[in-house]
Amino acid sequence: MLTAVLSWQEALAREVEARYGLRLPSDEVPFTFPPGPELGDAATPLAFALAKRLRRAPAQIAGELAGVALEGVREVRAVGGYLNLFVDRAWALSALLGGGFIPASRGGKTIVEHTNINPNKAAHVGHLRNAVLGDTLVRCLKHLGRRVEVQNYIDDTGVQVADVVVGFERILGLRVFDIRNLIGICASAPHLPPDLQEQMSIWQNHLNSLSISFPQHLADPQQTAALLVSCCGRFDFFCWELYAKVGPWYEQSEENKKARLETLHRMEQGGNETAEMAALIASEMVRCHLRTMERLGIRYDVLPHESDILKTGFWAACFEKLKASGAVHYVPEDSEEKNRGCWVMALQESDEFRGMSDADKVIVRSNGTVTYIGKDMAYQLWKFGLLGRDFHYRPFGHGIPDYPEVWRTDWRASGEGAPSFGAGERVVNVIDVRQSYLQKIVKEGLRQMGHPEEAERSVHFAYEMVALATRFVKEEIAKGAKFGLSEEELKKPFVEMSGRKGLGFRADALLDRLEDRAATEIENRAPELAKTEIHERARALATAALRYYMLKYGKNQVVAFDLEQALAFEGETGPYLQYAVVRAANILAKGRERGFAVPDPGAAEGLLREIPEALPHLDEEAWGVLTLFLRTPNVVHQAVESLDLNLAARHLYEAAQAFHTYYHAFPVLQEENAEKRRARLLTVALFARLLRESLEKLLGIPVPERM
RNA sequence: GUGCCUGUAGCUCAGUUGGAUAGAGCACCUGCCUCCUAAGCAGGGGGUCGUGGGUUCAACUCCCGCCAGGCACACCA
Repeated sequence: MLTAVLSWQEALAREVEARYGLRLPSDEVPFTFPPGPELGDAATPLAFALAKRLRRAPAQIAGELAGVALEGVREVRAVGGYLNLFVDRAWALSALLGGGFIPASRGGKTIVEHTNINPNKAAHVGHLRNAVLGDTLVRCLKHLGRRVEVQNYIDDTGVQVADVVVGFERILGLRVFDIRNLIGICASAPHLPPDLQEQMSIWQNHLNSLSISFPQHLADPQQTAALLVSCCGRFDFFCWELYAKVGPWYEQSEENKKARLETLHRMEQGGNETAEMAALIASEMVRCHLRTMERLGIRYDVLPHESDILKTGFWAACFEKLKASGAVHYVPEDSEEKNRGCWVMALQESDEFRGMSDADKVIVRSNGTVTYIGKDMAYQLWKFGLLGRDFHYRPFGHGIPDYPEVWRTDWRASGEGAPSFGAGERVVNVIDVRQSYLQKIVKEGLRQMGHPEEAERSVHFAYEMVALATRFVKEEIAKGAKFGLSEEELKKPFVEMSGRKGLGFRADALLDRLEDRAATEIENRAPELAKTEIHERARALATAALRYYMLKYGKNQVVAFDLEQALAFEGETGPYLQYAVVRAANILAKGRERGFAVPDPGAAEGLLREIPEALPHLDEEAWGVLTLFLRTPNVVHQAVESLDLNLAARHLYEAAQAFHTYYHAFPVLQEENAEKRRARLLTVALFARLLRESLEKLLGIPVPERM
């Protein structure tokens, strides 16, 4: 009722002015939704606000205002000072089905950046929260008619990639050729039997045929097979394990420590095997991440690569702007200041940074290299089309079946038919709250470079991190895992994840667990089902469980990841919402079997045609379910404005809950009165359509036919 | 030290322009599957909304103080 509420606010503001001579901005007419359907479909406590200014009782004012005529409202009732609005139901439903409550879109493109996983290890549950929040925001924005571009930033030049390169090159002694083989082996991973011994022998056979290419540590097929078994034959899992070994390896000697810098330098120089290896690892890792996110229905438009930001001259252009605007200044090498030899941004004059002990931020190091924050400013300028340059683009070449091509940036020349990206009107960066300080600096940079409007339209979508519930970590330790945690750390309620320590729950491992559990449940209910069908349904359940789990918490709440809670399918979970739709669909299917005239939830016209005849016979409780959907556009709008996406998730949960209750109290097919039955069938069909559509379009939760 | 965030039922959490009786899930107890799938429903126990002030017709919600916890404040990203 987004547009409807706007018109009601205006009408009420006019009414107040005409009746009392009070000028009231229409957006100050408060609107709420009543706790129960007997109190109407929408309500305003406007009379309370007027009571003081008019020096009269709210109930009296409400009684006078109740005579106002409002579009689509069949009755305005004054109750205890409130004005309760009862809508014309046919009008409301047809507006809802026809998208009539969504305001006309206003041009500009919103760029949403999310996921941004360092391409050196497998994605973990923390990355899932980021991606689910980002993707849900994208879906909600699109639902409201906004143009959206999804960017997934790839930092392919940083130390994190260098570390895993060190692992491959120095610890395992592999060359590019070997890594290509390893990737090949993983890609052609056989469908693994559950038995570990069998798995081992399969991997060993694989490796034997290739072992000549594994010169040192991996030459022992026994050891390598064991590692591959523990990694499920996944390249990103392999890197996860390897990355955790690099930290301790650096600690072993000064020489080892030097390997990191040497590797970084060789990567930056390019044109050598180390750089080639880094690029290979990064691109394969991105492929792994795309695959992981695809399991959840999360996709991207473009993958901007950090290496291209440098090679395309973005940074050089940004640096010029920074210098020209005076946003950065050089600290002479012979000065006494601590940042001597650096280009720094002064922040102490800005309100946002008041009270900081040292408000200067180094942008260019004394050795002439640019910091991450500098590159991020260049990237941000480009997103707003303020850099005067663009990337080139080519297909990423992910090779994932049934998945449209994703574009990646390039610094040389664009591929054929390459679209262009960037130049958005609004930018939302989905990054966890620990980066708030840096995001603030990026925003301040825009302002100081003379782009205050863009700075205002640059939004950091900050959310709290995902940590691991200590209870869960202790269980893992009991099973033999070693994370090097102190007693002190294990006394706290949660433990922060750390890729460096290998401490975290991998996204694909969680999805596997969810799918296994779902498959078991499905098989218990329908043992005759084909394996492929079971798998398909299990996948939908796993997606729902995970997406809802990541969405149900407020963004400022630390999610202490707990496997038991994440694996739940009962209560307030994704499958509960799916089940409501499946139930509704079942009633309709059974109804069709019994020869009743059943409206098709997929066909809006049919539903609309049914409305005038069936609506008068609707039970009030049925309307109580349907009226919740009238609020959806308002809830989504609010969720997007405040970036509290849990509002949307919980709203749909309430709708599902209302239907489950209705389902038990009102038999549909057993109802003997034909008119009532018809009205109930319509209720069920409308519900099935509205919840299915909302789950898929807003939350990215697919609904299986049966479960 | 400075800034941001959090504190609501045994546990995990909702409660959003201040408004109708402080809710949900889990756990626990009692019922409901010859009846449209029990991944469900109905009912029960369980609350000084961290704490002390203030503003207001009205405060979990806004303001100030205090207590407890988390995060951030690099020439790392």
